[in-house]
Amino acid sequence: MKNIPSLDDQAECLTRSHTLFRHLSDKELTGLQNEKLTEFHRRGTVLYHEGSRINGFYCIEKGIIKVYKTGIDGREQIIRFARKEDIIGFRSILSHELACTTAEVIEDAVTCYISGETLINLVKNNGNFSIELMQLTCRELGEANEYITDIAQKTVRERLAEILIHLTDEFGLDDNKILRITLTREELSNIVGTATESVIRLLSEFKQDRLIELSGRKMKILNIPGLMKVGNLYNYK
Amino acid sequence: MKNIPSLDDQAECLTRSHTLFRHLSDKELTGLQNEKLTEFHRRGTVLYHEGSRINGFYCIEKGIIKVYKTGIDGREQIIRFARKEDIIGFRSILSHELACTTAEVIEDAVTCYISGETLINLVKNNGNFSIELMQLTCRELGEANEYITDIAQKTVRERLAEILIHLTDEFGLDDNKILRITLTREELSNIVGTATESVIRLLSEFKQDRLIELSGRKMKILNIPGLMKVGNLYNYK
DNA sequence: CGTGTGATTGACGCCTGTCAACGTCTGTGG
DNA sequence: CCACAGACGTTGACAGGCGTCAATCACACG
Repeated sequence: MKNIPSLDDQAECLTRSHTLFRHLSDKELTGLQNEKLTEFHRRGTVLYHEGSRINGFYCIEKGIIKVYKTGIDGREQIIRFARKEDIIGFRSILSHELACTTAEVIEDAVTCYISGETLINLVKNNGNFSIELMQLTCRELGEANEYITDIAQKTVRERLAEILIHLTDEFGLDDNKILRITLTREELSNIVGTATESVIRLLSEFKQDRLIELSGRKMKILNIPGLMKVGNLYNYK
Repeated sequence: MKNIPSLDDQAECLTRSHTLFRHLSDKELTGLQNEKLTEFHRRGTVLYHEGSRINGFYCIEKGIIKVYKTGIDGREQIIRFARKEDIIGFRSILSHELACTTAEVIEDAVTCYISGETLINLVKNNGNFSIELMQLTCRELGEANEYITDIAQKTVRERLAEILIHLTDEFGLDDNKILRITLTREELSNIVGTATESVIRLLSEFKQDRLIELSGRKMKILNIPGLMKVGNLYNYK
């Protein structure tokens, strides 16, 4: 959790190559560079808890963060994952609300932290930055609406197939077609919104149907069009 | 659909009493007043369709609009309702995407239309407006996340009870405790994400349990705490 | 080697979606 | 004024998807 000096220099996230920051002036950019607090977080670390006050936002430099809400009986509902170049925590700052989600590291991560005050100043003073951030937020909102529709209308089987496709898109496959994100069965069930046992049963059905291959938590994606068919994703991308 | 001059003068939505516009300068405000196109829309009118390009946004002056996505088999999923002072359509403008929802009038409405260009100029040039709009968007995003969790984790029965509570909060009850929004059974099912028949059955169970009373589409809310209990809404408001 | 977490499998039953039939109400046209 | 169509609401029957509970296995770690 402590600030490691050498990390600050390596961190590349707050530069113009990042869409969000491309319209910043030199001054604004160096301001961010000087202010930023680069941290390394091990798997399992919680960046912030649902219900807590957040005073800044995180830009992910490396690793994977899962963002979830806690629902009935403490059951977690994963809302999204954040990875390189994604930013998290800004929502609560801008809406002046407490954090509505918990952010937990699931793959060792490096993040840059910037204060909320700085963010608000940027929004107020740099119109183009404002537009970029607004775009980001609006896209997220569009995705959330999409997700609502899917979850409300699709069966668990369809949703699971869809999630596998989304994960493939977002994190990609390695040379052996193995998904570049590792999730427990329980985490998968907390994305889909179902019981762990159901995920296990459906995954082995997918395996029987030669759509995927399993070896522990490693998942090999064999047949993307097949999965899309199961997930009812006809006009996707 | 045509512009009725007298309406323009009555319309009050683009004023400083509206939170979103409270930081506008006199000049910006009169600009909006001059530009705005006030329209009356009868029930059933569609303001814009999913997948179409939107060139401006609507501020609702009066009436109710349902905002929905079209999912599997053309089944509609209602995302939210917009009423007095709500604005719709700005998301697509800011994210430079096609409309991801359809907006349909379900109670005769009066709206003010403002071009997207004007909106973007305001965001770019007025930092405080920018912040207000960002807050709005971020709140919506927070609500969407909430909704995702509910829909993924709750049973249809719980969700229906919850929706009734939400509708009560948003639209209120008249002197006879009758909900101030009228929906068909099918529309209710399209919010909850279930079959029409299920809604009908659950509603009559709620009626038997003295939680509500029904007479056609009019719904009397008898026992709010009871509904909250059914909907698992312990720490709500 | 004991302990704990995660994965798997089976049994069981309820919630909920689907299909079908029928009732109700409203508006339209002859 | 009546017949009819069409949209909406209601009820019943039925099957199956999926959640829950319980037992067992696999694996990592101190």
